[in-house]
Amino acid sequence: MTNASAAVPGTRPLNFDVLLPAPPDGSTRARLGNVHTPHGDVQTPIFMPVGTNATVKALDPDDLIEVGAQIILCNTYHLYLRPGHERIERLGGLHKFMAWKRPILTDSGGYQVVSLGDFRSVDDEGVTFRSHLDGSLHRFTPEHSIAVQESLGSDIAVCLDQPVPPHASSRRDVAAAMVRTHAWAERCLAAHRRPDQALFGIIQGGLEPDLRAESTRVIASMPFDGICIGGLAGDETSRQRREALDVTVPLLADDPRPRYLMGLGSPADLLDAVDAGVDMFDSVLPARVARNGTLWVPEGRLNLRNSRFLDDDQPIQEGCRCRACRSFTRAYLAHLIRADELLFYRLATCHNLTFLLDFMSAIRQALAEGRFPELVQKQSLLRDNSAADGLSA
RNA sequence: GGGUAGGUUGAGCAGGUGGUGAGCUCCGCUGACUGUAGAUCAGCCGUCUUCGACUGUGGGGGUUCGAUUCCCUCCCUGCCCA
Repeated sequence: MTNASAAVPGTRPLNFDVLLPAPPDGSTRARLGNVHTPHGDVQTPIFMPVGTNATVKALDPDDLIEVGAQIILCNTYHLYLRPGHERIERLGGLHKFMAWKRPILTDSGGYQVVSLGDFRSVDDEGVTFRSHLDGSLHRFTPEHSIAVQESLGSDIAVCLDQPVPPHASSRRDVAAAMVRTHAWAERCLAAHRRPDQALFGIIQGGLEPDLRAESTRVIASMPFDGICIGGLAGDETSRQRREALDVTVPLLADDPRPRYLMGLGSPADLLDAVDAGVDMFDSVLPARVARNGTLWVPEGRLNLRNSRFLDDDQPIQEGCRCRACRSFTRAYLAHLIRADELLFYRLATCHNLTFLLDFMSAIRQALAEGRFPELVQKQSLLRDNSAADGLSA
């Protein structure tokens, strides 16, 4: 049960080794793993920074390597619109285009089904949407999404799905979106050609336990290389999210494939989801909040826009290895953000990504040493005492 | 010295030629952000007992039921002329 390469022999572009399965005592479902991709290995649990437009905003590939990124996510919808997937293919594929040599996972464009709001409509065939750039009309079908992702040449593609915001949706809508997602999953599998690219299926089902379970069984029954857990990281509470995960993961207990919770990004959320048995994550959160002035530290968060930092000559976080903390003070960063200086975005993004990736690294270390449950306990105490969401490990 | 245009809440403005000027943009303060239409957005930004009330249009005086507006005077600023 620990080796997907045995379960899916030879032909797949991606193998997942469970290096250390969840302990049988049930203290946690967290596990340690290793994803092999054409562009290198990824140790799980892992967080993937998001590089929507073939760039993690404000960083270059050297910065990304320095912060410890092993794999990044790029966005099919955005790259299809601009500069165009055919162009990227002509120019040698996404890795070459953006000079990133490590693995890339592409999103399918499914998320834009919800995030684009008024600009789209969904039917059984696919999604029709208006470009946020020029208002032009476009259509994504499952087949088309796969074709675009194959052009881009990512290591891991994901199925087109229909997420729904948990709280804004009736059970009926959730069920309909789930059924559609399942049908699209079949079509994505059938359309997928590229032998050097993995394909992940996506579970939906909202917060309804029976629908979640049904979706898990359906998606898990298909020969995907990995299982995405979709439709979370939205407006649900952390308790509701955990309940959804506790429905999903046990049904995958004997499944050797990686589990990827789409869209989750705060340290506390990741810790809880790892505990629930999730292997992979992505989110814009660390980079976005950084650009907007919020920096994560072990004690919680700092809003660098606050005037109290103007004379603070400490680094953001004592002992942090990131380039912001190595060289600069809080006062300097507080100055940069007020002056609208571009360097702020790079330094702030470096810090938050370093913080989160080091946090994940500490989680893996704790797992390897059998101290993960203690880590969860310690952090939940810390959280109760300080309402902190920047956690250290 | 003469002429002229002005003086509005930290800054810059709008408006207002007899009947409730707290309106905008900066700056400032605080918060939000989770498969990126986000280097973005929201709230606050004269005072107070804040679902409301009060104060405020350079100073002083006058006319008037009522003045930011009309009159007188002084101060300050820009420009032009001496």
